[in-house]
Amino acid sequence: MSPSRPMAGTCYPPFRSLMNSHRTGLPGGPRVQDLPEATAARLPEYLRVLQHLADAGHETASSEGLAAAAGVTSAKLRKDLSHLGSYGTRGVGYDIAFLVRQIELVLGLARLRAVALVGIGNLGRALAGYDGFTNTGLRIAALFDADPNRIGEMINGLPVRSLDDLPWVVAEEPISLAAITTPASAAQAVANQLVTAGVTSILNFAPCVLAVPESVDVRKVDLAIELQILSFQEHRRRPEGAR
Amino acid sequence: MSPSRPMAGTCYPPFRSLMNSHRTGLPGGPRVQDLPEATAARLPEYLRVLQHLADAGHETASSEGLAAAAGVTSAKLRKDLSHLGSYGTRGVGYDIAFLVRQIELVLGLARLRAVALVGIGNLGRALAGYDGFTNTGLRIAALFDADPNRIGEMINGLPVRSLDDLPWVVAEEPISLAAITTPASAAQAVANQLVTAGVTSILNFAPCVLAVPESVDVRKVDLAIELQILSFQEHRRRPEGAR
DNA sequence: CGCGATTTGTGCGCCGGTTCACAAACACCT
DNA sequence: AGGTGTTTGTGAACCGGCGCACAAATCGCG
Repeated sequence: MSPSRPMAGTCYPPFRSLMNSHRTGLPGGPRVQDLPEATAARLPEYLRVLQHLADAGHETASSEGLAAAAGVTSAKLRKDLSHLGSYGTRGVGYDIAFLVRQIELVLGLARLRAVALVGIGNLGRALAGYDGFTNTGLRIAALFDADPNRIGEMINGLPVRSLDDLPWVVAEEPISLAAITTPASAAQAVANQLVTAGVTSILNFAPCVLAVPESVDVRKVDLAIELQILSFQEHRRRPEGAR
Repeated sequence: MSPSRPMAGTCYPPFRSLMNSHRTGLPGGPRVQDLPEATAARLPEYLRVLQHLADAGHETASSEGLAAAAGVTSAKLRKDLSHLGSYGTRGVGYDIAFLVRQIELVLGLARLRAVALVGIGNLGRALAGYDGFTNTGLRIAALFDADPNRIGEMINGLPVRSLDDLPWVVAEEPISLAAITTPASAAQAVANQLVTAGVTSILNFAPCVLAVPESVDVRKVDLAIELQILSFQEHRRRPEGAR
């Protein structure tokens, strides 16, 4: 799923349920190890929907309702949730608060996770000030840039730091996630520095392919490419500007 | 130019054209209709790599080299390109300039495509000023916002317009693609307005699920969710904070 | 002109993911 | 307590995409 690397790695290791047998009615913990990739990618969306419903005062929700709100089919949602364990009551639905907790646990968001942001241009500033991180279990914890003129500037209560500070800041927080919002020309060098500093997961917004060690996970978000894909779909359905 | 290859441009190999030459407004062109989804999603990345190589003065490239640069396996790249037709010369590789032209054609980027941007907050500004759109066949053509205070403001040479102007601006350009960078609370209303104005493809940056007619295509980019997915992978590989 | 080196194009088996359809489980009502 | 209606959980078939491996095609060279 990560387009920037041949998805050869990350097969599911065969160490399965050590202590949790297949049907523990109560916590004991979901089996994170053998969760399908596609399911994991949808959990954050479910989480958001569930939190939204919780805020609205609901206590339970059916797979049908949840699926509609999350933009998937009910069967898919049920199978996804079933991978977490048999939470949910037949004839009734799912306990929202409980499910929220479970998904947060699986996603590793039980405790707030610190994120570093490298490259404080337009996009970096937008991300630093992005208000969509509330309730996501994530928090932008440090900003970095290579340009001396930007260093020291305060954005949203955080100072822009020199890249030289990266190692000790990463170690201190500690930080394991980072987002790269530099120009493409700088992205690979920044990635290298992040990796040596100990960051193990990178979200790359720069329009280029990053080379990283096998142990580091990279996801790529490319704004131009997303639009180009849309352009293709458009072109496919309406070959000439028929409208 | 590659020796012994017909000039790129209006000359198309007639091999498969008789099998299904339907629906492409262009004689013998690539069969856009039955192009696998996954392949189409990778074409923009290939396109970028190819343009990069072309700028560097290269004229041909092997599947091995291209694949490495694009972060995929060579077999996958070859199969992807084979869906466009049998361009490429065995024992030699692919003609870069020709391939660029073909992919642009398939993606519908032969002519510059106009994109509308709705919601001129931090993220919207970043996108409006984003320099990664050069050579993508896309151009931000109009900016819209609901806030009267922002209307008239110039960003990157473009004025911020009122949403009321949307219908005639969309019709005039014309515009079929739009990106939504409003808060989640406004996104659905904006989407509705876009659809009625005639926009048929939407890139949604707001953290919510949009409901649109069947005929409209929506892609979603959610910054928080991307990070949450990374968090999961991280959590899976390093269950307890190996921090 | 033929031979070896190189690289494309693709048939095939495999695998993860999606969908369908239904039995099992539970709540509620009488 | 038992019957009824609702909703979950999941087995099984299906589908699309991926990687392997190799034949086919082309080039360069002696």
